[in-house]
Parts: sequence; structure tokens; C-alpha cells
Amino acid sequence: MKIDQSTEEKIKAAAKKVFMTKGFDGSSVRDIAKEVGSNVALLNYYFRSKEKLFELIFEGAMSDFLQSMIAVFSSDLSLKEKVEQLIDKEFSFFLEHPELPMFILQSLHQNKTGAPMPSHFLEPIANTGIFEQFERAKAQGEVRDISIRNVTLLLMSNVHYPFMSKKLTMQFHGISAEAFDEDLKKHKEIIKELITNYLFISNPKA
Amino acid sequence: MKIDQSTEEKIKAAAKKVFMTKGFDGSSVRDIAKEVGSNVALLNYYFRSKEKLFELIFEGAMSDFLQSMIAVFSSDLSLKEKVEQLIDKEFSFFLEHPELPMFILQSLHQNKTGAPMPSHFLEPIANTGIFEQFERAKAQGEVRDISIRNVTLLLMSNVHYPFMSKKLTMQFHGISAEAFDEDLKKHKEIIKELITNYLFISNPKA
DNA sequence: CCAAAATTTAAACAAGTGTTTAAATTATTT
DNA sequence: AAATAATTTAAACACTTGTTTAAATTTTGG
Repeated sequence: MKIDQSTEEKIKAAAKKVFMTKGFDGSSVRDIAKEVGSNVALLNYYFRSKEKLFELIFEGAMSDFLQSMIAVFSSDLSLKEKVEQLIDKEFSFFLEHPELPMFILQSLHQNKTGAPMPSHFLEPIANTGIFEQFERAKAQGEVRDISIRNVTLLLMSNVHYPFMSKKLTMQFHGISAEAFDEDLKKHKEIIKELITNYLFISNPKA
Repeated sequence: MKIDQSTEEKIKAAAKKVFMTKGFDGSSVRDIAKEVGSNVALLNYYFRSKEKLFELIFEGAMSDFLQSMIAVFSSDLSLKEKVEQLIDKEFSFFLEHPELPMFILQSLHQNKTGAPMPSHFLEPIANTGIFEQFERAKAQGEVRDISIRNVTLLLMSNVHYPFMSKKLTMQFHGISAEAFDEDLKKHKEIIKELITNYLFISNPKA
């Protein structure tokens, strides 16, 4: 008969919470079961193993991680507007999911993820036509001669890292979480100006 | 009598290797013992516990992590030259220790480290006078009105993140490790220009 | 309502965890 | 060389790990 969806979802939610904060190695199935308010056998009843459950959580996280890009890229804004919007959107997204960048990078770093990133993650991004839009803008001299890969690295560095470095930065400067969050806001504005100024060649006629 | 230093050092080297790649939770004392070519009791003979051993490795890593800054900051270069040198030095340092940023941030993130960063790490940096040099340059209008904390975040983002994101970036663009390393080099040049252009107000008279 | 199926539970499993013990070995000192 | 101290080892400790079993409970369909 029909499996009670709510239990499955409760386990996924608990697993997400535990895996996200403690990582794969730092999490035990009993941690997760306790979070659900149930016992360990139930996890293996719905999902076959800790690994399978993790893969599921990881895929969901990766999906969220990339999702916020797609909405921006598929709009019909100018490239400059897209870059600005991307930074804004990513910041508000990561403000709500601050542990995501660390979880993703850490899991990839330690090969806790099964296959390499499946194409169904990447194709939607390519399908927005953002890469073509970028090359066009470059050909027309609106954009500096820089590879899309370096633009990506530049954007990701400045958008992901701040959320990963909260503890380090707080300790480094001896500041509170609130002060750090203020710095975050400022950082967003800085990189918006910084990156657009660098990328986009200002038209003297305008 | 005198403890054989070489054994202690061998254990530390093995522990560093294992902890760095697998993290605290992902490493077992038997992993480390096997790497040494010995057994687990020896680890607790020299270091009292897995935790104590980890703290030692972590402190060493943090020290290395911050060390490269100090040399640059205590030179008597101009601020702009220091920023450029810092980026160069950090990049060549992390090219040799690419797992360091992830190890540090990950360990802090999951509170695998005992106390907050001890002042003996931070004071040497403050003692270089870099903060005063920065405030002076700002007062004299050489430098844009931006907090030192935001400058730090900007620099760290662009210097640390690339080394943490290797797997993600390779999968994201479907490129090889060699291609990524090329992107790294380019990134370094980009952020040197990007950051100095942004920070330092060009003098029209010069 | 009642049998069949789905869900949940408690208990056990073998393997792995960090740590400790005590014996064995090696090095040092007298 | 004998006695003492330092180092290394193998084995055991108690506990946690992920997974499985089988029984109990709840839900579902006829």
C-alpha cells in the first residue's frame, strides 16, 4: 500500500539537518533517528543505507545550490543586470542557507558523493543561454576579455566564501556574529561594484 | 631519558597527512597508526588522545596558514605593493598546501578545535603595523573608504576559495585538473588588478 | 470485520571506535 | 653487566558504528 509520505519527509528533514551541520563522517544514523524521534531501523526501511540517504540529501543540496542561478540567467536582462541580480539573489539565498556552501564543497572535497555532478544539474544552466550571451557581449566589446570560467570563479569566490568563513573571520577580527553579518552586507555591495566595474567596459558616449 | 624525537615527528607527519585529507571525524587513530607503520597505543603514548593530537596538528596548520601574511606585512613596502605581494605569496603557498584552507575552515566550522584562536596567532599580525598603515593610507586619500575587515574578507575570498573549490569547479565546467590550474593562475592576475584598482585611488598628477 | 500489506519497534549482529593495560623490547645509566 | 628507565607492542576494554532480523503494531482493501 501507500507509504506514509510524512515519515519519509521527516527522516529526510532530520538527515538534512544533521548531515548539513556535522557532515557525513560526523553524523551517525542514531543521531538522525533521535532527531526524527524514532529508531535506526526506520532509516534503512525507507532508504537502504546511510550512504544512500546521504546521496539523496546531497543531491537536493546541490540542486538548491545551483537553482538560484537559473532563475536569474533565464530572465531577459542585460548581462550586467544579471550579474548584479545574481549577486543579490545568491546572497539572500545563502543568508537563509548559510551552511550550504561548506556542505557542498566539503562533501565534494572528501569524495562523499557518488558520481560526478550529473548533467541534469548543469544542462539547465547551459540552456539559459547565459554562456552565449556572455560571448556575444565580449565580442561586442561590452565585456572585458576574460573567460567565462574565470568569471565564475570570481563570482563564486566572493559569494560562497564569506558564508564558509564566518567562524574564521569572527575569530580573526574578534567580532560578534552581528558584526559579521554587517560586514556581509557591505561585502555584497562591494563586490557588486567591484566586479561589474571590472567586467563591463564603460561606454564613453553614454 | 630522552624521548626519540623521530618517532614523535613521524606520528605528527602521519597525523597531519590523514587529518588534512579526511578531517577529524573521517580519520581513525588506526588509520594514522598504519600510516606510521606502528600501532595505536604509540599515539596515546606520545600524545594523550586523538583529540590532543588533532589540536596539535590544527594549531600547526593555523600557524602556517597565517604565517605567510606576516612576512609580507612586516616588510616596508607601500600598501599597494603589500597587497600585490600578499596575493602572490599566498597563491604560491597554497599551491604547495592546497588542502589547508579547506582543513582550517572545515575544522572551525565543525568546532573540532578547542579554544578560539589564541592571541599568539593574531598579535604578530597586529604587530606588523599593517592596520595602522592601512588607516593612514585611508586618511590620506590613497585608499578608498572601506573597512579593514572588508578588505580582509575580499582578499581571503579570492585567495582561499579557489583552492577549496577545485572539485566543484572541475565538475561544474567539466575540465581537467591541469585546466583548473591554468584558471588559477589567471585568477591570481585578475584579482591583483581587480582589487588594487578598486582599493587604491589613482593620483591624477602621477 | 478481517486478512494482507505496510509501517514501526526492540534487540541483536559483527565490525570499528578511542583508550588502557601489562608485558616485551630497547636504550641508558651506573 | 646489571639495573633502571624509555619505548614499543599485542591484547583487551567498553562503547559506538551501520545494518539486519523478527516480532509488534498500524493501515489498508475486500
